[in-house]
Amino acid sequence: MWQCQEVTSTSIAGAVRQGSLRELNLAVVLRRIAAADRPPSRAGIAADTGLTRATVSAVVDDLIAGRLVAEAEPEPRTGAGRPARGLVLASDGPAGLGLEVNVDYLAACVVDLTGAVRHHLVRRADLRPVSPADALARLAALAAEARAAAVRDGLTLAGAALAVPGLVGDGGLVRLAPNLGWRDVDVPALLAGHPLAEPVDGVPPLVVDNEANLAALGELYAGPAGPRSFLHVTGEIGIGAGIVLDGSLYRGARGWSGEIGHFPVQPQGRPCRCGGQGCLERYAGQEAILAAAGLPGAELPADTAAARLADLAGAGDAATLTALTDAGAALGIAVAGVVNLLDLDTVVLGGGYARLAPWLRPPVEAEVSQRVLTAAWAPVTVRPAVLGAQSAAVGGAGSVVRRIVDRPVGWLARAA
Amino acid sequence: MWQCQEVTSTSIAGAVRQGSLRELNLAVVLRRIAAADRPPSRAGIAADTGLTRATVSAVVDDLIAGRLVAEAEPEPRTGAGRPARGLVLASDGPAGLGLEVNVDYLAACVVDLTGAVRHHLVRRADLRPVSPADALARLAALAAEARAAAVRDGLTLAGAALAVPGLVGDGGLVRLAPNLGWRDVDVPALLAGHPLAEPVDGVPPLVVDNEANLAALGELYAGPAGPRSFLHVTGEIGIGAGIVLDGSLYRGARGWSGEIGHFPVQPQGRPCRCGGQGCLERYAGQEAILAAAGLPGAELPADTAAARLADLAGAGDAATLTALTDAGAALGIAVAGVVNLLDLDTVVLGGGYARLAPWLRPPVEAEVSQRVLTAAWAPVTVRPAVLGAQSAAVGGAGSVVRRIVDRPVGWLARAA
DNA sequence: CGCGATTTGTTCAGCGGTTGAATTAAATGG
DNA sequence: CCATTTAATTCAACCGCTGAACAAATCGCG
Repeated sequence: MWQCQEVTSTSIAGAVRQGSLRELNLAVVLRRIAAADRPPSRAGIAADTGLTRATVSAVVDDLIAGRLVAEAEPEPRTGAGRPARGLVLASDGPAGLGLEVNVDYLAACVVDLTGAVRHHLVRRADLRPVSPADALARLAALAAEARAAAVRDGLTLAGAALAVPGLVGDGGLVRLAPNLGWRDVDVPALLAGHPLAEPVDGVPPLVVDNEANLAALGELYAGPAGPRSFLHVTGEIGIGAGIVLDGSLYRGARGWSGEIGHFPVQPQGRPCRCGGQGCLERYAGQEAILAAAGLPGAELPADTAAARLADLAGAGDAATLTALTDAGAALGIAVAGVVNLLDLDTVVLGGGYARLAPWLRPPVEAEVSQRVLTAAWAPVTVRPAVLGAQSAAVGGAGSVVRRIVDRPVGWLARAA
Repeated sequence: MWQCQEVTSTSIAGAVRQGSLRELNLAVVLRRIAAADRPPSRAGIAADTGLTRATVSAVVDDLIAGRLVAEAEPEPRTGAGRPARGLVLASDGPAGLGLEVNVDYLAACVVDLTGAVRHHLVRRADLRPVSPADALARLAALAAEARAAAVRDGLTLAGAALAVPGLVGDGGLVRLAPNLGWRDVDVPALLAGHPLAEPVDGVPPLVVDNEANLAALGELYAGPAGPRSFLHVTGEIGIGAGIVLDGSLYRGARGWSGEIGHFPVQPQGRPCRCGGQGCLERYAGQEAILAAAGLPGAELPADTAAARLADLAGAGDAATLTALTDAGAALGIAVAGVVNLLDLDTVVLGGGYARLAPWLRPPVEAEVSQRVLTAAWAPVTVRPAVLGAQSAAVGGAGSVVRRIVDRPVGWLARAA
């Protein structure tokens, strides 16, 4: 007994024309190679997918010609027969550029097709007093540096993604980034003239997205392949969440999903700047934690705050430990509500929370196990982000190369 | 609900074979016909999809031969040229059977391909004292009755979906339906021998799903076509939610999404049977509303309770009005949290709430507009379910025919 | 009423891409 | 060294889309 409720996303999109066949199979084979944990052979892919070996060979030829796939060393033998030639994603083909503007740093990183972070540049600076135009100019300089490094490696940048801590609208317009002090900042316009903003074949090379979204994607790509569902909570001054459902990021009806910072953890509690009361942000946001720990946190940049709290907690400071436990409990209430609603099996603590996970995790887990209905027979994992606090830039770069893996024909057409 | 690996793998890893081309285009054309508001012509479909008129004609021939599509009367012409022959979904082909077991009634309905409810049978009875085996036997009798009525109409039942108010696990196992008093009820086993449980071509004719999920699907199918995202809240003794994201139901990592009843609206509030505190159910569940209204509601069946409350509220009973306002406020807190998280533009009040919507809506909207960050520039609609309280059975039947529209090859292969 | 214009739907040769079997390649084992 | 086994390629066949030509049906205009 089984059921198939949903539709394949490919067929929703539109008609399947003659040429779509090869287009789709290029993606199928490339995804297979990307998802495999060991370099698969053509024959293995054929057996797995149901395609014939002839077709797989033809498709792989195209992929190799387009520098998306390379042949690896033959695997250690297992039995008789001609040895398979392993296929791996090319590490000298297209790469993605990930950028991030945050309160206290700029970052740029280069990720190749295999998902390896080839370069990672960070410039620490307090960007709150800096104008958006100025901040973006500095970012462009950093991006140029990263691009040069990529080119030296023989890589071709296929696009870039910029993470910002705020709400992003259509066309790369940053509607509101409260902690940066940005409002209605038109990123492409401010970058005009820079290569980042010059369309290639009509495809804009830069996409702007919410930091929490890209960080969640980073965790998705860093983990095992396959559809997974999890919540990635980014704890900074505000609290954002990236929601990955069945292996893809859920952005919401208008692209503004993930506003977990205003989850009501204490409905008649402290008033919040959003107009509501008792929002999570007022209990587990950075300012709230610093205040509870007795730290004059007003001037601490975001990342430093987490480091400072971690140091104090590690040293056994009672006020800090209490503050973190309370924050974790508030976070746990919100997380439990989300898990009940979405039936997730994993919650990732990212951003500043990644560093504070040792102290936040127990209270979060306590609330979850108490409040989540199905927790008894379906455990929920709470863990820190594997990419740590800087996963947004990596995730952004990953999203660029992921797009190529998902639709290689776009890259092949450009390369030809 | 259990996982559907077949479909996710079709879009993620499924190879596109030679025959898949026709398979996919059958679905594309059929969906186009289903989604159109006026009977489209072959030429129109070709223009819309990008397929050739020749291809569309060939595909349509297959669909007509399989009794999925019929030719309608030519539309009144407006210009020159040969008049188009309009295509509509067949109303005498396959149909879906929707079943529901609830606390105080059994229901069965037949929905044809066009989405029309052709038959709808309801048997009111308090099923709490009845054993699961007995209840399912009565349901099977009702199903047989509905099937006979469908056959008299020349319809062929292509499958059935059963809605239950509880958590459903793999293989149609009802793990827990608290208000029915069911625990680990193996529905297919108890229906053994009945035609409902006999597989046809290896496809089980019956799927079991959560009531709230199917009700949400009913609302999805009843509304305009196209991807939409909304939350469908079913208010009974417990409170469930069906989550539709981008036009498809989200079931969660294990199929247990939608447990909004235990959303913490008052974290230090009333203890709940789930072990948590201050859960929504304790403030906006039927029992809580009845108690607040001063009604000895213990013996009232679910549907009657909503009717009773609506009558009292309509008559201006002060205690009832206060109870509904308070319940609406609690519900609004939860809904606001969900909308913040998922960025939904619509919230549907279903189940018992559908009838109480006139009184629940204002407080819900008040909380939403106060607590939802983006409410200012992106309004959230709160409205009652168009299908009313019985949308689960209709939604279940709709899901059966929808599956055929989404993958017509399955039906065509069986019909041939 | 007749004829061209116009749009719909069908027919048919052509072709891209998959298919399946045969063939070649490369290694193991007796 | 040769049979066996597995991997990858080659090639004729075939399926289903494509594009253009053709037939069908109606309107507009004289």
